[in-house]
Amino acid sequence: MNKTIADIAKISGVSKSTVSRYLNGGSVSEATKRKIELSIKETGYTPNPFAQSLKAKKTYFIGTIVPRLDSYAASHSLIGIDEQLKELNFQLLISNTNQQIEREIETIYSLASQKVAGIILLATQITQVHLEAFEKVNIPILLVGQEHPDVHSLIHNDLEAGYAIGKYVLEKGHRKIAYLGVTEKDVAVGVRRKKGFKRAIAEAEGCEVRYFETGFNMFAAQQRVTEMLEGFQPTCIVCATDNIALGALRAAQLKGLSIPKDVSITGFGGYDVTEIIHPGLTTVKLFFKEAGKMAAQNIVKLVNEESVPKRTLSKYEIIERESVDTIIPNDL
Amino acid sequence: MNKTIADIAKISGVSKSTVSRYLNGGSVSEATKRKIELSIKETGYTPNPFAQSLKAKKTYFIGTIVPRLDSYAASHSLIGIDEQLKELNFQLLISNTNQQIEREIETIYSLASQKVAGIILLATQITQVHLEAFEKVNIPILLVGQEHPDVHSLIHNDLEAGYAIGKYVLEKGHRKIAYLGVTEKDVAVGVRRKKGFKRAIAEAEGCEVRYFETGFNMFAAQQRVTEMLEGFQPTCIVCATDNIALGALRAAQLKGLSIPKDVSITGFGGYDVTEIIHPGLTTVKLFFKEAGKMAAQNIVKLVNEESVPKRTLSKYEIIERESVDTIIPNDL
DNA sequence: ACAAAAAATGGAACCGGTTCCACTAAATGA
DNA sequence: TCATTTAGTGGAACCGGTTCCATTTTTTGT
Repeated sequence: MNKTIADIAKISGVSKSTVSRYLNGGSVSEATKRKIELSIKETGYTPNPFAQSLKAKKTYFIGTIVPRLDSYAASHSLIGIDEQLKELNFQLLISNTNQQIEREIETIYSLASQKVAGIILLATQITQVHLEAFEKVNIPILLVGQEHPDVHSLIHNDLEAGYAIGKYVLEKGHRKIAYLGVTEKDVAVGVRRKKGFKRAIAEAEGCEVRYFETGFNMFAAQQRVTEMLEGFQPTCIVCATDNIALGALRAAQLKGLSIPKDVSITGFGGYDVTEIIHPGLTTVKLFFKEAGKMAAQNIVKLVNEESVPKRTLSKYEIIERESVDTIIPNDL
Repeated sequence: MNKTIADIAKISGVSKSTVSRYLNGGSVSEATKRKIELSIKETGYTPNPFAQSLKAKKTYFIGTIVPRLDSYAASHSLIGIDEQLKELNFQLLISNTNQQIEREIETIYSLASQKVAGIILLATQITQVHLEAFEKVNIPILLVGQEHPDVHSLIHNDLEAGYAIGKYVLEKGHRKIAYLGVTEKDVAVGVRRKKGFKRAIAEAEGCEVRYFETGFNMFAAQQRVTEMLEGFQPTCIVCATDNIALGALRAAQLKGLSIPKDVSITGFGGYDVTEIIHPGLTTVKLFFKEAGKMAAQNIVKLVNEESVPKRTLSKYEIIERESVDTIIPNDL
């Protein structure tokens, strides 16, 4: 059924090595070139990639480990990675861990045994076990979304972005603010965004800011905000992700509050749905697809043993919509 | 660096064939088993999958072609496929075509040349060129979401689901209805859902139903509904997808209409965001993840040359939320 | 205790490519 | 024109597994 290089050789009346040379740009006379070209067209021959990889001892697979597939961040990062890898003639291999951190480790080893050329890890947290795995597999690794001094990484500028959204709500006159964050195990989202925000707050005066923690899930966030509103009525709720903001929005609306009149809400991420809901959500847009492209470029460079900065930063942008109101200070 | 089966053989003091037999469950004495086991543990040896596939002339890759990665339907189908394939010891290879239909064809050939064992196609439309490609590559193919008499397929029960949502809004008393559909090139969404809906309408009396067409994008839908509302004020808008419904919702809200008091809206899909928005969207839930699992089972059966029904149906369920009001007929 | 059957093992070929090396034919230079 | 490059080509080994076959070792039955 499927032709091999030997078949092509026989049909063209030359040797295997000549066909191989033709395929890989070695020196072949015009006449033989034409003969080989013809037989390849006729038979629809394509080289067996396993035989190629076996000999070459390298592959053009880049494994990407994602905690989940059904998130805006993951899918858009993947889109960017995929697009760029195609351009660089690499093939993306996606592995979903379903948010189970043990499966992240398993997957690293399993990708290694599949001989991927490099691994991109859309990370949530980096543990000692991760570092061990990185060490053992001895394959280029790129972290996306988290960073660690021992590993190459590409991160969103969470610190600055957190600072920016803090500045933004302060400028809008808010002084009584609730910050809805996540676990500090997640350094990027849980620590750095909050740290940036706090830095902005520290530069203002007379602020009453309370910090709350919730999960990444919007229903959990809705629940958390409902509870919170019992004891604390901020003029603004700053959320560490868009999903949390969506939950907060629903909690406030169900409580009969009008957004942004009664309470302002901001998100973090820039998911499409933040634009379509009513009111539109003011949020910090992160450029996941672009980050994915950069990640792909970096991992390929690492595979090719070119130099890559230990840490690459991806940009952000504040998108102003309707969910934040301007507060007129009392003393005016 | 990376050990081969020959290394293990040497370390254990046996031949390659014995090690291979140990690995694949041939007859090996207890004593040699232990020796080999030990050397494998020591070296951390894993067989080279390329050498294996080369000899075996088959792989454990299942290629899945998706039109886009950033859709609820695609990602949840993929989650199901991935989960089930892992269980069956197959590896998922995802290919994103970015909604370009030519790239679908290219991808079929490219997956074939990568020697995948089977292909799952999350299809939007099946053209003659598709059928040609299926024919040529000579690999088991499974269509998901669309069907064609020549190919195995797994579809959502769009016809019945369309009928069900039609019945549902009729029971709620609606008689002046707008149906927001998509191109008929998409047989499942564009034709079958509408057909089912029409069948329900045909069974009722005194209906004024108008049919509109839009794209899959929520912004396009928003635009379309805004225009529509100029000339037609239905009591209910039935949308062929949740995204369209989201667009309709926003269009109506921006027009100052209250949902569901002034106009009811239904969706199709059961995306998570339909639950979190306000008002919650009444919609037909499709079980993408479960469908994905079934798809994985079916393609593996096809790969193993077991028999599979030409057409498998996935289920649906109407989720009642707040976006549909009950109309009290005038003559009461 | 010995023949026959069963289990265990090693050697060699093979999967489908790539690459090194040797050799021939053509091109170049003096 | 003859020696010397250079381009073009085929043969054989190799990548790391699996499998067939022949041979040796062990087990079984009598």
